[in-house]
Amino acid sequence: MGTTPSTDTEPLRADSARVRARMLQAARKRVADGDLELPMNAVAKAAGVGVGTVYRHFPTRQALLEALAAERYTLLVAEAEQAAAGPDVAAEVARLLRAALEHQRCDPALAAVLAEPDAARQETRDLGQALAAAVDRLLERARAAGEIRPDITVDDLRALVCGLQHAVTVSGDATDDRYLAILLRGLRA
Amino acid sequence: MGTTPSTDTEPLRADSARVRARMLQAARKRVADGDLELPMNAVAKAAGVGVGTVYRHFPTRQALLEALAAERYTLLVAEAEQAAAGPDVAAEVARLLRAALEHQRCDPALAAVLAEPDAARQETRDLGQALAAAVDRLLERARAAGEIRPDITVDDLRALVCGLQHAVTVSGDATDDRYLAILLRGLRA
DNA sequence: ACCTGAACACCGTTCAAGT
DNA sequence: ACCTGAACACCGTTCAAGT
Repeated sequence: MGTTPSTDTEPLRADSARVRARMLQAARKRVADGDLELPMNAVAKAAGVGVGTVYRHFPTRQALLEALAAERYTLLVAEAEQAAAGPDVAAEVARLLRAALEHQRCDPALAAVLAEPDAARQETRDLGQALAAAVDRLLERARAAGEIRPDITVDDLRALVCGLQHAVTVSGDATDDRYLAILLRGLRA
Repeated sequence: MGTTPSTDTEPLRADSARVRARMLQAARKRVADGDLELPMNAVAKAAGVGVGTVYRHFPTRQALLEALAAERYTLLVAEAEQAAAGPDVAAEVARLLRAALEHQRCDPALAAVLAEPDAARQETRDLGQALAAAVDRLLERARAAGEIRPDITVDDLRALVCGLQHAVTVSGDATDDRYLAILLRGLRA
C-alpha cells in the first residue's frame, strides 16, 4: 500500500489532486442519483480519466465509498463527541441516534460504510475509532445513570442504528421519529 | 404475462418441470454458498440450460429470488396464522417475531423478498397478503389487550423485523435474542 | 511518478434459429 | 410450444505503453 495516494497523508501534487477531485465529484453525482454501485469504468468515463487512474486512487469500490463518506462521517464523530460531553445523558443519546440516522439518510455511502465492519482506508479506521471512543464515553455515563441496558456495547449501538436505518428504508413512509422512539424505549434499562 | 410458466398455476409439462427444478436447485446452491447475486448466465450454466430458458421461467432476478423464498415464506405465513389464533397475545407476538428472524437468517432470499415492497410474482403477492392478514389480526388483539403501541401497523412490523435482521447481520456476533428483546420492549404500549 | 486505454473475462438481456 | 446459444453492450480488473 506504499504507492497509493488514497490515504492522503501527503499533499498530493496539484494535477493529481485535481484529477482526484474530478473522480470524487463524478462518484458523488452517481450516489446522489441513487446509484450506490459505483462502476469503476463509468466513474472513470464520467470523470474523464482512464480506469487505471481510478484504481490507483481507490484500489477498491469500498475505498471509493469510504472516501465519499468521510466528510459526513467526520460530522458524525463531532456530534458524538459533543454528545459525550453534554449535560443530560438521556437527551444526548437520543440526539446522537437521531443525528446518526439523519446523516445516513443524507449520505447512503455513509450508511454502507457504517454497516461494513472492515474499513479499506486508514482514515476510515481512524474515524471509526474516534466514534467508538466518544460513544463509549457516552454509554459509560448512560449506564452509570441507569438510563440504558447495561449490556449494550458500542458495536451493538452501531448495529442497531444501521438496522433502524434499514427499517426506515424498507418502510416507504419516512417515519424515522417513530422508529427511533421505539429503539430508545427498547434500550432503556 | 400470459406466456410465462413462472406462476405455476398450470401443472407444467414434465420436461419443463424438470428443467425448472434444475434451475431452482442451481440457484439455491448459489444462495446457500452466500451469493445473493444470482447471475442469470451462471445459473443457466450451472443448471445446464440456455440463458433464455432461465429468463422464460423467471423474467427477473427478483422473480427467481421469490421462487426460492416461497417455501420458507409459506412456513412463515403458517406461523403467523397460528400466532393470530394463539392464547397469550404477548407471547404470540414474541414467538412470531422470533420466527420471522429465524426464517430470514436461514434463507437470505426470504430476507431480500420481505424487504422488497413490490413483488414480481403473483404467488408472492398472495403470500404477502395472507401474512398481512394474519399479522393484522394479531396486532388487533395486541392493541385491544394494551400490549403494543396502538400506532404500529403491519407494514411497520415488516420494516422493523427487516431492520432487526439487518442489525443482527451487521453485528458479527449472532445476538438475535438481545436485539429481539430490545424491539419487543420498544413496541410495548 | 502518474496517467491512458486496450485487452480479457464475465454478466445482463434479446432474439433468430432450432426441436 | 419450448429450448438453445450467439450476439451485443457493459463492467471488473490488469498491465504494457505513453508523458
